[in-house]
Amino acid sequence: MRCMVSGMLVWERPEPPNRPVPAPLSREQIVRTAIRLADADGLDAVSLRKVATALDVRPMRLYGYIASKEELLDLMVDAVHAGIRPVGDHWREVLRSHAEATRSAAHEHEWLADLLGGRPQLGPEALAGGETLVAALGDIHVDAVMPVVAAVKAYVIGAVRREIAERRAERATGMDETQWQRSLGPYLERTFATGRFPALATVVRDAAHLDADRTFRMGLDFVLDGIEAHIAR
Amino acid sequence: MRCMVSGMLVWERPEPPNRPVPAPLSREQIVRTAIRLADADGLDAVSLRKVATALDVRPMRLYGYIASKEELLDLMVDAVHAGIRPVGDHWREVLRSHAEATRSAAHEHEWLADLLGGRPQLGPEALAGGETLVAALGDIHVDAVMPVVAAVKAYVIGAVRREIAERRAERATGMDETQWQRSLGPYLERTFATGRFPALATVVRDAAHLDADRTFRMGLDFVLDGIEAHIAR
DNA sequence: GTGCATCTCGATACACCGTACTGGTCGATA
DNA sequence: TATCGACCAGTACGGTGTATCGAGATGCAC
Repeated sequence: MRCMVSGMLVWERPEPPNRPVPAPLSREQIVRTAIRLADADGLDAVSLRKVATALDVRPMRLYGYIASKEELLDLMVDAVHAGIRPVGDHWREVLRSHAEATRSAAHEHEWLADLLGGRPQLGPEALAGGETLVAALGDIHVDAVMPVVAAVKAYVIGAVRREIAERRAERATGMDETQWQRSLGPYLERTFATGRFPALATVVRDAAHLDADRTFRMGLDFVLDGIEAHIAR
Repeated sequence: MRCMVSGMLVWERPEPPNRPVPAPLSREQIVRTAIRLADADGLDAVSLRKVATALDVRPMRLYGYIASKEELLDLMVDAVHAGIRPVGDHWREVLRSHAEATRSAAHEHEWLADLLGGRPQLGPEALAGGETLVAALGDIHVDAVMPVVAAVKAYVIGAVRREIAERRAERATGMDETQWQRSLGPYLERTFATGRFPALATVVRDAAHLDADRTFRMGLDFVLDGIEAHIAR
């Protein structure tokens, strides 16, 4: 009566398909796959099932390497941080380069905008980036270092989120800037036509429109100038 | 043969349960309910089913008022914007008050941090806030108004997200600051003990730790000071 | 007034999600 | 070799957003 599975005797049961070497797996492989999926189709395309399928593995297998989906997202973010290494000598150079590198990463991995600032970044790569940053801020009074770093990071997170959000909205309505203007334009046009937002309407219509690059750098300059003033004081 | 439903004759069919006046509904009611749920148990507690249940209505009924869940979230954010009205005379006052009001709103509705910056805010309340803001920036050159507003908003979004994220992390590990220190402390302690992040370790150990309020205001001052310098130039 | 076409609306159903549970398998130990 | 224990992963559960489509209501032509 032993050796029975679901009522079939050994004789009728097919051999286990020669035990295909259980696909070797690693956290790094899982994370890389998840990032690939997210890059291709956004964060919504990252589900444990899809990642598992892409790795030719059953979903529950992943729980040997991560405890929850949230952990996977944390790992993805930290993996991207590996590519964000500020460079430069002067504190201002370093902070600016960190900001630009973060923005570039978000351009390459738009899903990063959804995750940035969502959870504290304590992974090794993020900490390493922070180390580089802090190390380059030796000139600054020790009590001011964290607030300065926090301010720059906060600005970058918000600016990148806004930029990516706008980019997506453009893409969603039509595809290029022409379509965007045709689709959002009319809405704002109608809204402004109500006369309820005169100041806003004036600025939107009359002011020069900076592109995303210039807008980002201008805001960043505000922050850095403010920091510089504080340091000099 | 008329008046038949699923093969039952009139006699066997129970009367329709005296047609309870279909619960009156409105977008505002739906949004208010969703906000109540989110306030109580976070954004995850907001599902169309739960909102519908709370309103004693079937889920699909909601689609008469909104086209998708995303629209509901947009409406929630805009509803909160109704409470964010900057005040003051000088441009600096106004920007600061907008920043503080946004932060307060996020303290009252933590889920706001998850949504801020995630999509362009074009709802009437958000636009009204923008109008007030822009109107108060008359002193500033028209071409600089949008970049200035964008910079402040970007900083606020990032700072609030970081703050709420940290607050949640604290709450998740134990409950109060004591627990937090016991739980994260050891992790950072061990990590720093590796000697891989000397500068970071020094700053974290030696620097004065600002509370959330001071950190937020300090960063905000950087931004505003930078803007002031730009205007004066 | 009556029969029919039309429209509206919401219940049902689908495809998918994260992950708790637990049965089965396998390795180590006595 | 027999038994026990640990561990792995398949099954299954309770949930999600929303497409579909049939039933009921409504308005209209005669």
